Amino acid sequence: MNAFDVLSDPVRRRTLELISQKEHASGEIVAVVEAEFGISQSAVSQHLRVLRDTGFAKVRKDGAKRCYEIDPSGFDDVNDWLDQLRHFWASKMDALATEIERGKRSGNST
Amino acid sequence: MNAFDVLSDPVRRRTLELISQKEHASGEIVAVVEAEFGISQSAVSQHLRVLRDTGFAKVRKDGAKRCYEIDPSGFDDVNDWLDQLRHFWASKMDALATEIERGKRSGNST
DNA sequence: GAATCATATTAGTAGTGACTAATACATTTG
DNA sequence: CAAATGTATTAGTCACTACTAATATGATTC
Repeated sequence: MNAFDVLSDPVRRRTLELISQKEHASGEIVAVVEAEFGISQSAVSQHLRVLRDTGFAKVRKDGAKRCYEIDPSGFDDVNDWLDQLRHFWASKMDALATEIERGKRSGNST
Repeated sequence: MNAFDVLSDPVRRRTLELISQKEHASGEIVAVVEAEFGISQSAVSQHLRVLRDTGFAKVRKDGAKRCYEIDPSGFDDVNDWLDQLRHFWASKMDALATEIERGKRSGNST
C-alpha cells in the first residue's frame, strides 16, 4: 500500500492527527476512533499496522501497552509529489498567487 | 469522493502531472495513460470526470476537443490537512527541520 | 500460575470503485 | 447529410480493502 492509499482512509487520517500531537497508546486511539467512527478494536489495530508498515507511525513498548507516535518519513512521497506539481503550476500561473499564498502570509512586497 | 481518495489513484495522479505542466486535450491524456497503464479511453474519461467533479481539473472546449488544465483548488483540503499536521509535529520535532523547510523556502503554499 | 488487561492476528464477508464493452453525444469534414 | 473524429456515459463485473467475530499473544496482577 502506497502513501496516498494510506491517507485516503478517514480513520487513518484521524489516527495521524491524534499521534501527531502527542504519543498515544493503542487503547487511547481505539477509544477515540471507536467513539467517532463506531468501529472495533480489531479494525483500529489493523489500521495501526498499516501506519506502521508504511512509515507513518512508530511504536514504543510500554509494558503491555503500545505507544504510537507519528513518523514523518511516511509523508515523504506525498510531499515530494505535491511539491513537484506545485513547481510546475507555480511557474505558469500568476493569477493563482493568491490561491497559493493563502494561509502563508498576509502581505508581500512585490 | 474526497480529495484524498482522488489522489489515491495512480492514473489520476499521472493525469494531474500531465495537466500541471500544460493544458492537454482528453485524447492526449488518453494516449499517455493508455500506453503507461493499459486502460481504455472510457476509463480515462471516467477519471477525468472525477478530477472535474472534485475541483482538481478545469475543462475548456476547443471544437470537439476538451482541454484539461489543473485546478489547484482541489488540493486545498489536502494542503490544509498536511499543514495542520506539520504544525503539531514541527513544534515537537527538531531533527525534522530540514523536512519541514523543504518546500517552504520557495514561498509556496504547502 | 490463573485471571485479567492490552493489543495483534486471522478468516471470512460486504461494499466500493476501477475497469471493459457498448453506446450516446457532439463536432468536424467530405 | 453521411461518415469520421473526439469525448462522455451507462451497465455490469471483478478485485480490493475495511470491517467483524473469533482467537492468539503477551504483559500484569492477585
